[in-house]
Amino acid sequence: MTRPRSRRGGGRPTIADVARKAGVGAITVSRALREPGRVSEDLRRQIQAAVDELGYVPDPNARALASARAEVFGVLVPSLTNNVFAEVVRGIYDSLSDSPFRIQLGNTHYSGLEEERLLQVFAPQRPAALIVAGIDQTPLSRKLLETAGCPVVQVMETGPDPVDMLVGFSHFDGGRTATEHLIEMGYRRIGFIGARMDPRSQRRLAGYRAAMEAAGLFDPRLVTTTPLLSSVTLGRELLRDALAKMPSLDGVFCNNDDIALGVLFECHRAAISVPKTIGIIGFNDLDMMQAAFPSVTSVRTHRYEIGRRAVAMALAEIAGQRPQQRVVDLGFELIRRESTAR
Amino acid sequence: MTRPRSRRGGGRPTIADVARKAGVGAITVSRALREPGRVSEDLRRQIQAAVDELGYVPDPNARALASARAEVFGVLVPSLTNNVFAEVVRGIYDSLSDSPFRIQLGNTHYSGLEEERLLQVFAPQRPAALIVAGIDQTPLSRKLLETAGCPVVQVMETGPDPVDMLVGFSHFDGGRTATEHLIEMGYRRIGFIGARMDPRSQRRLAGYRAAMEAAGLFDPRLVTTTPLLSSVTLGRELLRDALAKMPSLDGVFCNNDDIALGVLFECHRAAISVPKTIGIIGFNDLDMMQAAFPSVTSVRTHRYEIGRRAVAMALAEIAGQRPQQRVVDLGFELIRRESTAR
DNA sequence: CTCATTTATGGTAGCGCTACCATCTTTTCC
DNA sequence: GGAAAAGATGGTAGCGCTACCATAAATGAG
Repeated sequence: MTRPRSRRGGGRPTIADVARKAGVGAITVSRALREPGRVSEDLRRQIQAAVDELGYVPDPNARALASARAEVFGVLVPSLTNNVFAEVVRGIYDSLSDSPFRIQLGNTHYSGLEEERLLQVFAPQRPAALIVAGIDQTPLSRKLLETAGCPVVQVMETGPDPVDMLVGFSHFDGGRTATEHLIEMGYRRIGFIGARMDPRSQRRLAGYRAAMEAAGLFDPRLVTTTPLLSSVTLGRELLRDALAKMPSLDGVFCNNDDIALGVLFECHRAAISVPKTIGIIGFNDLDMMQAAFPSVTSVRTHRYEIGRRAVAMALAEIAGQRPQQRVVDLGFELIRRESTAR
Repeated sequence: MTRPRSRRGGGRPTIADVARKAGVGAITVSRALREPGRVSEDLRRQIQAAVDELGYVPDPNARALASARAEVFGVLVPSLTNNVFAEVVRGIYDSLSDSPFRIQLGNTHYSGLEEERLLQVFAPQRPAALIVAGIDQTPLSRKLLETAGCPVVQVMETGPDPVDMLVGFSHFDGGRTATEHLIEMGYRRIGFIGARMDPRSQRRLAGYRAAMEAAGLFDPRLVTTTPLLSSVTLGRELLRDALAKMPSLDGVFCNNDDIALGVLFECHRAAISVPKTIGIIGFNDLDMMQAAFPSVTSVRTHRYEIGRRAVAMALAEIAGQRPQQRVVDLGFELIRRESTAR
């Protein structure tokens, strides 16, 4: 009378359909798909044929419910448009494209509160791994990460106390290296220009300050920042501000390459010679720094590789390979170009 | 003896725990959370108290399995680093951040095959809606979209035959408008420079060609393209190629702003005066076009708004509001700047 | 005041899959 | 050659939730 079967499902084949067609039990189909080694050659072939014929695709929701573990990587980044994070995310996607894992991407908008909210959304899904940008989680976020019951990789930075694993580099050292390069090239009144001073920017600024103080060159009026989101246009404005405060400025460490490009354009417009009158160094080494005229010195960071490594580490841990390196410092590379070649 | 309860789950509270604590049936809790209007004020308060006290969060996997519909928007874009799509994606994320919907983002790498593969991964999840870039799906992709059983929004372009809904603008018209602007400003030997000629780029090229032919100016040697991925560096190289083929070039319609920036830098380096000797127009109007020196004319497109509209249309359809506008042309805007002001 | 209709709540039965345990077969070892 | 160990397969019982239907209570109609 009643038709209890297929009451709701849209008629897609289920594991039971495959089992019936292949003449085996449902659980054997499940195993053949997930642990082929545990099913005999014969049955495996039979099952594969049934799968192909029916066009069977496992329902990830049912899978997640039954196994209490979703095949999902949760990824939290502060921005989707910032090229730096986009590269990390691309590395993550590329590394996972051949795996059964999906990606759940969250945009925290540089907000700790938003990060907490997103973690509370992600955690109930029981993700296979979590990848988060930065090491400055709020206490609640940290607790959520610690109790998530899955591998956690913090990316973009190094730090003393990872939740679980860590892939990144030292922003402090990056800032110091950039500043030391300007000093070495003979610049003296070197400004720092930055927008949206997130924790990583703060550490680059600290590196700048350390280098300047070590050389006896630091002056707080050399530092120009704004809470606004970074952009090329903003770089132009900030250089104007910096010059207004300190007309004798002869070098600029830009917190990122967008700002650096804006600074370069403002120099063009004001007929300030680069690198003669002002030296410019950026951060991240986006493609355009090499193409710019004059080409712009920058600190190259390995964003794509950070994404790849984070995934590799998480996958290793999922596979049960525990005794690996838990903190990876990918470093950075000073790329010397025309904009600082005095 | 045996403890059948909580055999696997990590001890997180379930809807049954909330129901017990609130002294109601599980189904009433479910209703109170999803359709508060159908539960009496009293019970609703009681249930909310129990939810808060236990810290209950519904399991999205169980929900998806039971209701045969996941609260997920599937989003397919050709690139994660291209600023244009990043903006669309940002619009989508921002529009959905206050809704219960999650986002499943896929990167097709401009490949129709990869798009098919991703749709086959997405479809079994029974997403609440699908948003895909472009209108040039393969027959299989189109069939997958049509049979997905959820609202589908194609974005970035307009076209005659949407799968379901459409938000975008005419790339042909954009290309024609850009080219006509150059002609109007007195340029005659106007080149087209483009990388990675995806279908949208092809249509912009077609618009360029139409404008040039209408003015009796078209010459195939004016067109320079490459299958490589677009970048600023590539823009420089392509201008060199274009000038080698056609030294009398006096204007360039760049297929996008990255290329335009590279062309501008190459002009600087080769001491070619912009806009006097060569006029430059880009496409998309990224922030840096306004900041560049000279500032670069571009065709502004409304990427963020496209993302927002796509979500709004999908949500309206999910809410059952059918008789809406199914095709939305958001147009574009010519932004005249110094690089074409001869 | 009775009967039909609406509203509020609950019980039952799955959604499609996998963990756990049982069973049966094959291999290994003394 | 027989017992023990290892390997292959299947049955059962949920995972946590919601669709469906049933029931009880409140409301409206005649």
